[in-house]
Amino acid sequence: MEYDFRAIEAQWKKYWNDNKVYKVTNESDKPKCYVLDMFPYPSGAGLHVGHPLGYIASDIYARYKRLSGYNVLHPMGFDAFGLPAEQYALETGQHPAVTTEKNIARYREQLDNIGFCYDWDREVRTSEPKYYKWTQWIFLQLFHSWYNRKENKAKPISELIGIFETEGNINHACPGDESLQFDAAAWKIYSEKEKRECLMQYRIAYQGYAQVWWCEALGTVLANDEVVNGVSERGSHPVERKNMRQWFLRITEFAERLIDSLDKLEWSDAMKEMQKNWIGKSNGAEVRFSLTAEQSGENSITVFTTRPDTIFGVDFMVLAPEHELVDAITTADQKQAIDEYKTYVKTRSERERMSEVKQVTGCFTGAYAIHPLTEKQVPVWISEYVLAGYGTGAIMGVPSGDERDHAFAKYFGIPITNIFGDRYNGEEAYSAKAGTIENSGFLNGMNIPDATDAAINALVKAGVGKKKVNYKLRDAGFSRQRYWGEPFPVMYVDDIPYGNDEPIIHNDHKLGSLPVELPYVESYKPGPEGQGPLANIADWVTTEAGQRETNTMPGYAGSSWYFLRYMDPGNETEFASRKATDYWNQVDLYIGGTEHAVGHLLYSRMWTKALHDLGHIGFDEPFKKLLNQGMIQGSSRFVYRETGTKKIVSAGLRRQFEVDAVRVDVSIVDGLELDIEAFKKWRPEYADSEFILEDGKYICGAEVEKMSKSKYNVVNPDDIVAQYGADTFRMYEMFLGPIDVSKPWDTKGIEGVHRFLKKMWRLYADDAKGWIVTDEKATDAELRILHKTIKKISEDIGRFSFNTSVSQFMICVNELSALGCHKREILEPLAVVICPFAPHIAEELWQKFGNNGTVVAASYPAYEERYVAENSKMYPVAVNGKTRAEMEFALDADQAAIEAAVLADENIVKWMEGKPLKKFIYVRGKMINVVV
RNA sequence: GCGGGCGUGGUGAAAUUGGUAGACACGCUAGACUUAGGAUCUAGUGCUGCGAGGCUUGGGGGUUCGAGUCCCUCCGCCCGCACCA
Repeated sequence: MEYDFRAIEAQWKKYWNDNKVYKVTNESDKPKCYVLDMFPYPSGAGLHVGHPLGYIASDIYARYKRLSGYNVLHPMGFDAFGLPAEQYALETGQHPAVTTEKNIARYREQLDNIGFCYDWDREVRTSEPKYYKWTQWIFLQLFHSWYNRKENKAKPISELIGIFETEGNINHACPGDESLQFDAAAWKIYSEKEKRECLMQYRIAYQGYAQVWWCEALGTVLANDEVVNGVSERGSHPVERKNMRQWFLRITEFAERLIDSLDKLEWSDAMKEMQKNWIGKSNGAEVRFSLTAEQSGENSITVFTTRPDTIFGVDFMVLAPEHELVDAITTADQKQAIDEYKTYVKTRSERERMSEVKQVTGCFTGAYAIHPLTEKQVPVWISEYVLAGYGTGAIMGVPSGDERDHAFAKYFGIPITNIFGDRYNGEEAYSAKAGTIENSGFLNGMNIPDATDAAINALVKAGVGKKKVNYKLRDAGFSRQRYWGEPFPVMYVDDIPYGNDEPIIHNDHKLGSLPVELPYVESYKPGPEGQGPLANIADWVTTEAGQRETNTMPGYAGSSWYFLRYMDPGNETEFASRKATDYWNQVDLYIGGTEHAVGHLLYSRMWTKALHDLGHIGFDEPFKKLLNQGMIQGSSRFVYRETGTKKIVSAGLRRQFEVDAVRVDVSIVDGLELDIEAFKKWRPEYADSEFILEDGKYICGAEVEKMSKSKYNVVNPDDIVAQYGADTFRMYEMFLGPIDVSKPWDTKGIEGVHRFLKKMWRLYADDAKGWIVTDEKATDAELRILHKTIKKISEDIGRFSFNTSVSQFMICVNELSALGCHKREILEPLAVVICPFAPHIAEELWQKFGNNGTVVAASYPAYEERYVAENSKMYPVAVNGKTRAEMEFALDADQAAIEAAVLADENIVKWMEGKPLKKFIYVRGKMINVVV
């Protein structure tokens, strides 16, 4: 009876599927465990061996938890809306729904091939109306709410209207426009339009204006990554910034909480750090500088600074070239220079600004600002090093304390005020945050924290500044001028946007119900004026109630809450019942790649907080533990062609020729040996190649790089599964190394794991004799091996060290084979222990033991210390730290007895070379060291 | 530049709390069985030396009876952010 993995795996896959073995219920007495994978975008290329790495790890964890008595939710679905499908539709005319469906079917087939324990009855697809109905519903909840900074939570907008009616906005500063102030009387006489516009400035999902990349030639708006080197990626057409009305999510209101609650998450430090950097909190002050009377009128410049303590060191001001005040304050004789500089800045792509070496540029506006404390006049400049999108788009230049300001002042010959005494040497800014402030009026002699407080107090007292926390985080753009995404449940009446669930839309027209289905289109061409394709469908856009919103939602809309839908996927009246979300609660383990470090994870956290604040779910963080899997890199193969000839030279001989390295498909190379016949057929140009061999073989060169189609190094899991089986594939992926580290794929190495499974099979069955398991009593040695393995595997799974688990299985099988063990007492529990890793073979063996039902329902065997406990140990005995002998002692032996025995040992005596004993170190259970 | 991580045989790696460095595999070498081997099994395999032994975890230094592990310093690689005020 051979290990016929093909027959075994096919049989059990069918059994699991037919009997819905992995179906999970929301009703259980068992403790719950939620194990989640980041769901994939189903691309046309299918899965390669790198993709399932995390899925295998989570599957092992889920199966282990299930064997350990948990009710485990382990679902899978598809992030099915997205740009590539739409792009493909534009090129081929095939509807994205059709290609997406096809790609999902292929993904599903590939996933099933690997033997995952997903409950497919819970599958979600973000592009299906029954799913995006609830994405739209959540959008409406965000639209109908505002962020109450006093209570630090999202609240219904109706509450805010009540507040406005009694007290205006006096206690609730407007996040969209800090200068907006009105009282109850003013609110009451606002028109409907004015009221709605005001509320819009508070809503969590709101409309504002933002710049997008507009491409005239393509007639469409482009995503950031579709713009390369300042031109469109497709066709290299010129692009320009265009201001468009867009939807946003007011994630900045959540910034503080998004930082604070990172503390309670079990995420890697790197991941938490990335989130913190992205949010980019900095403490400082906002300071208002008025301008001299001549050219300014009422204008003033507000800056943000993290160093208010350096206020006396201000020698100039810099505005971003895009700053709205630039034109107003520029003097007549500087106007031409400023216009020229602004034109120059427009030609600078972001890429240029990033990659170019530091070079100081800028232009004087002719205007002067008045220092709020000293009344000194300082010149106002513009420069590209000040970014419009950060802080207030304006800075105060403190050359003695900031490197960039210093370079700027030096370059343009602006006199530098020293506020650091000897620590500023005139050559380099003193930017360290240590020592005292000098030459600064009332701040003289203060250390930095004290000076910061004193400066802010003085600015507040003078009415020109305040303490301020600034965030790098921007509100999230939530509009896309695209077809293949969720339509907004929004209509415009008199150009005022209303949610479809509001009475004005809902009452008379029955248009309020969700979902707003994505209409079928014949053409995916963009609409007029940079609008999306939906704008072309006039009779969809225009309804009895109003004009529909023609933007669609971005890719992250559906993925920001999908983990909630899995809990209650069939629910037609709610996004998920409170009962279901209370039961499953947070995701206990979330596995995915680091590419979603900020986007997806930040948005999901925000949506969870908002839904929590509004009372829809009982937790405010979605993912308790996050594990990032490393990438599996490709191992490319090269052949070497002598330049300009048809000679293909083997790697070992290539130095003797002048050669070009050419990538060759890894599927026609065995290890490093090229299949010459297959190579000749691979490309017609190689059919008549001449080969220069070494030892009769053609040896390829190798290099580790990213796995990708263009490098011919993609390995398809289907091929590996066909050749070695899913169990071998699963274990080999884990055996490659730690889950969170990137490592290259090596198809050759899989043989070792495959041999291991065959060797394990031979413990249970013999090729000739068939099933050979006996009921003999196990020996102590056999029980020790088993229990050591039980212990090691559960410890390893607990710390996600799956590679060492696979090693332990190999050690276990090697040792049992050496002992000739074929005993049920050992082998039946072993089949359960390996089930999370190799479920098919485990299932087959379990059934052959005569068990009814599936091994999935078995219990992970209990570890018993008594089988593993030893009462003596072979100690390494060192002299001066170098191991010189091994001696066995009882674990409870006392030091005196050991010392006597060791010092009497002739080998030890020899190494002591007659020197006197200085110290005798004995660490029980570890080692012995004799110091002379 | 800032932040995070990493560096161990020919290769993937192990060493969980400072306690025998290189487990477990791949590859390689030799052998057994075989019509055959890309099956299976046995032995060997960090470097060096005939040997006893010596050396060895990117380089240098330190703490310690003892360091891959802790500290300092330098070098190299990877990831993230980047004229961030």
